[in-house]
Amino acid sequence: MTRATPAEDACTNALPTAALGGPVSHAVSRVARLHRIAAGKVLKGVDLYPGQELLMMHLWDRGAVRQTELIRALELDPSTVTKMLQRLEQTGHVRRRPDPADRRAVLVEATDESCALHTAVENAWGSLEEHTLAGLDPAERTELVRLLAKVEENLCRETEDCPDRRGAASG
Amino acid sequence: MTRATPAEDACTNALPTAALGGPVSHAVSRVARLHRIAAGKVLKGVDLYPGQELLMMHLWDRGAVRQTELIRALELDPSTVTKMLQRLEQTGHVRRRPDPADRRAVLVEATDESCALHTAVENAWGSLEEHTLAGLDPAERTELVRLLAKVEENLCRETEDCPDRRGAASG
DNA sequence: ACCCATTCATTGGCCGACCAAGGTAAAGTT
DNA sequence: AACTTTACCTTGGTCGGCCAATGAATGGGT
Repeated sequence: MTRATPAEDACTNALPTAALGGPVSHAVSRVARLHRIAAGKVLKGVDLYPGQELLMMHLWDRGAVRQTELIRALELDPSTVTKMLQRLEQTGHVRRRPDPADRRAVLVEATDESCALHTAVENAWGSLEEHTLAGLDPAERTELVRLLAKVEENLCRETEDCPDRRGAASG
Repeated sequence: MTRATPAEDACTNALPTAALGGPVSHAVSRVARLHRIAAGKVLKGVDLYPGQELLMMHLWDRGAVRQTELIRALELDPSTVTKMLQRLEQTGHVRRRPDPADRRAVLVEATDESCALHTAVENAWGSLEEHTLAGLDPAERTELVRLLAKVEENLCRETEDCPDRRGAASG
């Protein structure tokens, strides 16, 4: 009866093999899922689905950009971005127009109405962050960020999904 | 030139607002996504999609169970599990039969062929975990697990998605 | 000028995951 | 026994994500 991690204990008090064989992997999945749900709730008030807010934030930051830049910034699949934009366009958050300088490219920008959400979204993210980190003191927060960055580095490396990795890693 | 976190620096060397307003939230999304991709690659060899392996592991652990137990153990939406099982059934990893003791319930179990994958999947998870944690010393790993558990607790609490939360939390 | 490789974006198909709504069967109430 | 609530699962729809394949325009090489 080691009463190990609280989360598993709550359910069946028998740790799934998954948790034994890969505690961090397991934790990452679970945290990500819960975080996504929490984000969904917070974003419901601003008529956005989780994931879309990052795209909008980038637009609010940088104005009219072409899709490629969004793909690179968000590190998503092109098709994902296309579909997100189609939906965001339909909900009126985004406008697309052909790039006059390059006839195969498309320029994307946030609509004026969407800019009204800007503050709300940032507040939402702020409270989400605070909620996520409740009970962690500053040192713990810093450490968590540092460790997550390291993990991201690891996953990024072999995944080879980060296109432009010049060895800037250091402690 | 502060050369802050390596990951952002690689892309545009301008931190998105999202990273400023919620560094951990941002990191969690990114790590989760990369982790999922990595899992997908590792699982490709065993004919499973990321997410399915957890379900299978539970089945291998516990034998024939009813769907409700899977839902509780994996903490997923019922409909999600239903659809996963339909696909797993079609690919021959899983078998379903009505529960004789309860005519609305269904018993699920892993097929014999799927059991051949058992070891492969655990190895896959092991290597995924190792890949994720490469370069972190034991103390860092422990700390990461601890912090993630704390975050999970936080997110779990308000999300109220963990059904059976008796306060078993402690260091 | 021509051809070929690259880049930009889209489509279609798939999976995990959610919610909402529905149908059936088992428990609980009166 | 009849009624109501609860539990179990399914269906249909939506979104974020991926991959593979496609079409259109740009750009480099010869």
